[in-house]
Amino acid sequence: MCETAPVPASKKSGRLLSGSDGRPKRVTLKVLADHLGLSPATVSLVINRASVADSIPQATQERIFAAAHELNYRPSFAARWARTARSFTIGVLVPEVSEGYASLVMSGIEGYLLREGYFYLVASHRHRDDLIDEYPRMLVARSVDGLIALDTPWRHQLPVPVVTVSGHNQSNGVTNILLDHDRAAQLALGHLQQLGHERIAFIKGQEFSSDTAARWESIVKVAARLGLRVSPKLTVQLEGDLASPELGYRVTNRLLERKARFTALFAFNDTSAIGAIGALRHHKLQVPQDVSVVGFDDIQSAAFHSPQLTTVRQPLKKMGMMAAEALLRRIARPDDNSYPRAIVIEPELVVRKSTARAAG
Amino acid sequence: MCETAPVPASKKSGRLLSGSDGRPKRVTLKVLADHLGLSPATVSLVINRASVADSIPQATQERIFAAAHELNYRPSFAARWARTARSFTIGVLVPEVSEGYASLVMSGIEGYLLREGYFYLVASHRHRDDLIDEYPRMLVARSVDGLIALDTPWRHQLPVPVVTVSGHNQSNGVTNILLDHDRAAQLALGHLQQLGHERIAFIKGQEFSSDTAARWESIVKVAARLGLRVSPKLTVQLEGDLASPELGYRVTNRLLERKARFTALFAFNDTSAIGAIGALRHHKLQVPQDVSVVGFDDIQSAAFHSPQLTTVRQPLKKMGMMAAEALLRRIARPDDNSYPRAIVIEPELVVRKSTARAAG
DNA sequence: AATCGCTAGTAAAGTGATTTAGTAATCCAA
DNA sequence: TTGGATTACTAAATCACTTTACTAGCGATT
Repeated sequence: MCETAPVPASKKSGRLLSGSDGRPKRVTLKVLADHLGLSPATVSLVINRASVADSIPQATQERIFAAAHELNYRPSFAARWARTARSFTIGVLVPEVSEGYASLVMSGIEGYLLREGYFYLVASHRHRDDLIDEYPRMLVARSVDGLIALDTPWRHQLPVPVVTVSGHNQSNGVTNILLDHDRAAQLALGHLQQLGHERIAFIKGQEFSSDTAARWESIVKVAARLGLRVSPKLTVQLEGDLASPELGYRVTNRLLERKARFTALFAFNDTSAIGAIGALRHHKLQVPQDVSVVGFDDIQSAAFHSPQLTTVRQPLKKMGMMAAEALLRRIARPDDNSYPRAIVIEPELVVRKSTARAAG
Repeated sequence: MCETAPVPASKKSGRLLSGSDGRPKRVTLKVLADHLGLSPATVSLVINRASVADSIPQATQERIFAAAHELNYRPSFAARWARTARSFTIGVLVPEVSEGYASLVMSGIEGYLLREGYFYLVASHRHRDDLIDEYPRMLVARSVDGLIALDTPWRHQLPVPVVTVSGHNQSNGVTNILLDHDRAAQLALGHLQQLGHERIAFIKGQEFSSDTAARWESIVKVAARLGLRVSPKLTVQLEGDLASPELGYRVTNRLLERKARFTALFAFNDTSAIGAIGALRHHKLQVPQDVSVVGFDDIQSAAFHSPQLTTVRQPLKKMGMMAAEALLRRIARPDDNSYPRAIVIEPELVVRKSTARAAG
């Protein structure tokens, strides 16, 4: 018989079981305090390493930490927020959780956040105006400490710090992370000009994409400086909010139907560049022999497309990281009004196989 | 002069301003109740449409809703959780966010969740064992109502419902969403056999990927049934946790160095298939004339790669949706133990241009 | 002996909700 | 006229924690 056999430690203390159903019951601060014969206040102070707890002897502190560990005590974030209004959670607003742009930036955001003990909530608005209005409010209602918005027009005033990536706006209280579009245009157009291209076609971004206008202005400006023509006949614009090469395919077909000749194409992003190459090929045009194509972003598939895509690299992961860093810095000093309004990032030209010397 | 111009409505009533600093002050239940001359209890009951509130006259209810709207009242989630232990938030654990696979499933999860008023926290473990252990606990500490894990081995017992996608495990309390791998193997191998292929090479998934084992077993089983040889000399395995075609490129090079002849290649996923095509091309082998290649997943780039990729489609978005649906159903009935342990999804063969009749 | 300062804590008030139990007022039927 | 039911609410407890203010006890100093 085993009547005196000790109850296994794991059953006795690894978890407190609620009387009947055997489901694990939360170990709360009170439970822990009772277990220790101390008050919840003392335990809370020690666990949060409050300076008031300096006077509590090492021995007791160790006893508390040991018990917390033994009972597997996890403070309830919800309860903590109720008092402190700090949730260690931020909101991330994206157009959509796609393969390319958004997920790379998110990956950068995440890397930084998790290291700092933050988590993030995601919401994607699919360019719907009502959702762009509603989600930030809902996220604030969930007491996020701050917000990062990707490629989203911003017209809100929120009671928390906001960082936008490629936001292009002058709202109050917003830090903008953006690419140096002049430099980007210079890199791409300079490269094409060096290869002898003079008739260059352009795919503009969708109207709703917040980068579209700035990028286009830079292109027009830089083209003028370089003495290159930007012809409306050689310009098309993406339409539709699908994040698929299909969009680039469609507009390039439309471009080709116009019968205007061009030897190079500068696309709004890699995804549309890939679609464009499909359309060119469909019209029996070889890339890069007949037409050189330059993409934008440098998403993963760019390097492995065939031909490998020459593209203007946006350091998307880094931009995500910097967004997270800027946001946390602002959260840490809510009353410091000297935060940067804009952080500009340098693009980089990645020359691969989709561009070549202009024919004839 | 505009001295008498009315204050815009949004400034007057959209927000209560705290006396001095002008920053918006939260509208709490108490503020709202004071404004209405009612008790917080009444307002809370009406707003939550509790059945106790049936006795409260329509007129009052409307007055409450009108005021809530006018003052832009948003209940504090944090405070609500302290009482109810329901956060309307779930956790999503992924290997990494930047990948085609994860972002498609997440997109499906999100579509369903947001419609139901849930948000989700994301954490990516990058296959690190310590993080696979730690993140679920941290998410639970943040009082998520449930957890979805993608492509992650699961060994936990959590106090909340868990749904895994491609998890392959028998843990208690877990609902598995998984693909019918037998059918997938049948589709791919049947297709290749019909095209006259007999010597087929295989790229297995990484050791850590939870789909690897199940998929391989199915391939071996189905190949036997079809009378196809699965030769170790024609089998390679992905290594490294990079989600890039690079991995497929490397192992295919190694495969080609072995000098064993094959006319078709079945890759573990589209990403590695794209890398494999790069390697084949590098060895002057044409796809599909010399070697047919079949991918897996049908990520977006599959359709726009050149040649367009023949692949076994996993309906990833749908799998994400079903995961979310299954999870919310379990959250709604925490004591119902009859939830499904597994939900099997049918794959689909998408024939494009990377497969062709075997060369003589 | 009175005061001071230190130690090792604790009591209690918040945080913004939810929820149960209760109550005052009115109405209706026996 | 009394009792019960209904109506329209409210008081107060509760959730799990944080944080400020306070105290009891004790040795040391003046």
